[in-house]
Amino acid sequence: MKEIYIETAKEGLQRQGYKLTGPRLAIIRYLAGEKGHPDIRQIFTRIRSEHPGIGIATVYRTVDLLLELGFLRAITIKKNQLRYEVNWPGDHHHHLVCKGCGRVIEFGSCNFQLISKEIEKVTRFRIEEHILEAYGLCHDCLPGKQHYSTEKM
Amino acid sequence: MKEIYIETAKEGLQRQGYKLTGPRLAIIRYLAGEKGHPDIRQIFTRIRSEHPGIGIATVYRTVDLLLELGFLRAITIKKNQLRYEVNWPGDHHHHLVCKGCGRVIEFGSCNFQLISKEIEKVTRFRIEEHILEAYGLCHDCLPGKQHYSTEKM
DNA sequence: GATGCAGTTGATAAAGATTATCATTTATTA
DNA sequence: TAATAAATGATAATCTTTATCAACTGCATC
Repeated sequence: MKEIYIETAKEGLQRQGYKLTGPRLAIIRYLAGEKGHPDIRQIFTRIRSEHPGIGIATVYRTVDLLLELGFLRAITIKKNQLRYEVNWPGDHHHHLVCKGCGRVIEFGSCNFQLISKEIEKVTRFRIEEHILEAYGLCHDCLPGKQHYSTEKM
Repeated sequence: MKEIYIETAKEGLQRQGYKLTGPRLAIIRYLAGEKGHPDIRQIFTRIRSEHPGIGIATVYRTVDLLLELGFLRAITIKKNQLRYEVNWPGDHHHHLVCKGCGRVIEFGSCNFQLISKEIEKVTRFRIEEHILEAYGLCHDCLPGKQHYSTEKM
């Protein structure tokens, strides 16, 4: 799975005329193995540990490129802080974000397609993708259990 | 409707021990009459035209406060740019964002409650709110009509 | 394998956005 | 009206993101 993603991304870049450079490959490989939802800074820090000398600007540029080509998805967990995740082919999921501890839980069920056709008809809009994020409290942070993290939403 | 919102927000602030200051009232009144989805800078500029001397820091502080008290909602239209809208009581809608011109269309239909109970049961998460945003092309920007705006997403 | 070139990179400056600080002002209560 | 804590505006400080540009590199061609 991970290897397929890496190969697909490499082919995608080349097919669109982008070069397969060291920094780009390092970023793709790192992301393919990342299960969480890192932000730019985390990506930068992790890459630099194995690829010293990489510049933050390159991380910004590459992430933007991967977003554009559809190999990454951006989600908003905390305000003013985008986080990224691999856009595995065929995968479709959304996020539960805990307001207490900041934990992110993925869930796959989504019934949006039941109404998207109707919305398209009424609004004459062509929907290409959607993002659904739910906010609340995870089991550990529900009242009664006082396990709130200090991380502020 | 607009007046009710203003009064409700005023009461809300006072009930929670916050003072009803000139800048706060000006921001609340402006937002109550705003139909779009302004960002911080737009709010600041508009307020300053009728309330010269207001500081940008106060706008940040007040918007954060109104968000916290539930009188505002934040949405992500362009990456790294939050926009705000009044959280009218009882209103529940989502957004279609056109990748061509940036236009935002609101739609009310949302069938998320059909599955949210199931998600809560499986994940033991208590869902308090959710955000759904769909991206695509509005009728004017569909291929064939070349009316793309220069504003980049 | 060497060469040429456009695309890419890293460093860093510049621009923008957000937050922190603090003296002054103001809403509210008594 | 006076006392008080909260709020404000100015601005410094901090972060984040983008722009610039000389140096470098992947890749196509020979």
